[in-house]
Amino acid sequence: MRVALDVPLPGLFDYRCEHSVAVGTRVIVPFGRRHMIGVVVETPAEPALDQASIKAVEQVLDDLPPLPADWLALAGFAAQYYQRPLGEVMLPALPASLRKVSAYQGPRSAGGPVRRSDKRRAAAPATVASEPAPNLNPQQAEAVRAIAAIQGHRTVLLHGVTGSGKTEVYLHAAQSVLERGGQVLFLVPEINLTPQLEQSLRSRLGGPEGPAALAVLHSGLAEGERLRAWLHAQRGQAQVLLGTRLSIFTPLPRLGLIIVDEEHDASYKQQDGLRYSARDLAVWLGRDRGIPVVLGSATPSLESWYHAERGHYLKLSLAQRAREVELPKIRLVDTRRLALQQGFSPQLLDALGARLEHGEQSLIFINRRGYAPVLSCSSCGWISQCPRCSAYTVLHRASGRMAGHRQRLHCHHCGYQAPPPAACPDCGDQDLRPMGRGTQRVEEHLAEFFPQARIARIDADSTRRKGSAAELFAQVHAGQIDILVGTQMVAKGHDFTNLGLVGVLNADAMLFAHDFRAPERLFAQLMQVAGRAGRHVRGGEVIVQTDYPEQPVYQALLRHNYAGFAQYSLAERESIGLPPYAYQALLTAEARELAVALEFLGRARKVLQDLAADCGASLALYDPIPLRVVRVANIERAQLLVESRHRPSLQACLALWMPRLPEAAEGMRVRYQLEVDPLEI
DNA sequence: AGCACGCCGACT
DNA sequence: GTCGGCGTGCTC
Repeated sequence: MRVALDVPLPGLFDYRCEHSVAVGTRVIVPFGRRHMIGVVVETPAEPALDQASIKAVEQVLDDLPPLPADWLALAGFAAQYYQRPLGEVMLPALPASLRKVSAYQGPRSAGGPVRRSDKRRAAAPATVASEPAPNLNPQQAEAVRAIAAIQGHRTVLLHGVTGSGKTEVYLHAAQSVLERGGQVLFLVPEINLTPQLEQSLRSRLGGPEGPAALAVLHSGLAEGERLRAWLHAQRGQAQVLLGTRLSIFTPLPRLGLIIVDEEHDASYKQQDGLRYSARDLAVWLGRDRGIPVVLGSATPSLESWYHAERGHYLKLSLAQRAREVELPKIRLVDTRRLALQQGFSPQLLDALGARLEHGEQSLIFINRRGYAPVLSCSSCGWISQCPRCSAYTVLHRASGRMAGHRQRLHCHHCGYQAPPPAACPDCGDQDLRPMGRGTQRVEEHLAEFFPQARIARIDADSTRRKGSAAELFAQVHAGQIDILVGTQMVAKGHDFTNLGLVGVLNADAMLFAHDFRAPERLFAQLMQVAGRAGRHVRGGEVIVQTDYPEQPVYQALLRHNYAGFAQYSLAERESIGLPPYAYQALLTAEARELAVALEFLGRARKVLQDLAADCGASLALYDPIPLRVVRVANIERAQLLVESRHRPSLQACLALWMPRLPEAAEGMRVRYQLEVDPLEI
């Protein structure tokens, strides 16, 4: 039999076994000096290897029924598409206790916890108050009808502005699948940000026999909880599986609908190991299972918008806000000729003052944590730098009650920390100054401008302690905070009922990121953060400070015009041949010295060039280039971008290329990884 | 990736 | 004398 194992080696491994074993069965096999759990994926009559080097299976695991064929097909597709060994897809997709020999405790272990949890779960629904379903507006009703009318597979792009009631459409679509006995897979970017959604699913879905059984799956769960949810779903007991990207790999025997909320969100892309996009796999899975897939967003990815415009996806729009509150008014403040006070325009300060007077809350959004992005010498221009990375260190004010105003330099790339020097290491001058502003410094300035205001800061630093994010958000919701300062953490999900004003500082920094998706991400992020304003308060307002108000992204934002922005951006992408008009793959190399990484990529490029010529595929191969932050923790990195207008050609070439990379790395101390459909280049 | 083997420096 | 540094080689 041929077994998939979680090792970074291409291909499968042959083993002997006395009795016949079904494909999809887990087995314990000897591998080198180790014992590993693998998945049987083929049972060919003849092994591909000579008999002598084949070992026997040690144990056939029968604690679970074999993994189903459709699950194996999804894993197989992902392995092929993302160019990784099958075992590296299949095994990490299973809960640890199902893939680790050390955790395996015999056939009863997997059965026990679920029965216990069923008892607990059976009692839970009584405590959940049933919410009445609000009436659908005509657009919502039309969307629900259109989704219900789908026979077999169709991907739907549900484009709905913030507050237009996409969730209501999801709930109706899910309910009708549940009534036919199907299961629903509901993907969200981050589970912690959607307690309200979980609450709605629990209280609203179900029938006369009671609420629908809901399983929740995300990486923050303890192993036992994760196993329980996975088994619940795999046995068909859970009717709804709500989870983050990893949930896409859960077997769901009666899957009838997949919903991907906030489909544009980068969290759907795994950034290490198997670099899959759960959204893209959801579309593939929907097609494979012959069921509808609903992608929802206020700011769809340009890829999804493109497919919808071309008619590949069914486009459904929710243009009006469900509740009778108008969209927030967006103002661009041109900061080029303004005298700013500590980075604040007079317009923003006035607006903050006015909201304070009215007892309304405000949010200052700045996507930069810490006190100041750099510490600099005022006489010679020295700038604080990480000794291990090609990056500046960020000045932080130490946290904790006893820390006072002590400051430290932090590297955001490698975690290096050091106290700031007393004098400039280059010229000895003692006048070292923080340059620029991060959330901590903004918080400090706001306290000076508005001494009477209650100010809170929410960023990765202030929420490091487990549960502190929830605490801070609870204070905001309880009205104990007047001004909230935060990074993108505050942009997602939260429905602030008394928030009237959003101020955006330093938005331009996101435009300068020289990634071609920067404007798209900026637009999505600003729309999202703008959506926090005036959800319940009348006269909601957003003030964006910028040096480039004429930029198309800001002009589109001003008019809440996603469609216009998408049309403009797609035309631009088409004219220069970027995704979605081209398909990309990125080979990244790491070595002690940049020259080694570049040399490897140069050789790899040559190999690919020859391969493409041989099979007549037209690929665009760029020159290997150092990453923008070339050195991180003393490792230097470079990348090679490969592009094609024709996805199958790219796929075919990558499959031929991968096995030839070891020869390109011959004699070099270099590590490399390939990313298909990279989000950042 | 693990986990071996293997061949050179500083310790009881 | 050996404890241990990490180079390199293999795993059905």
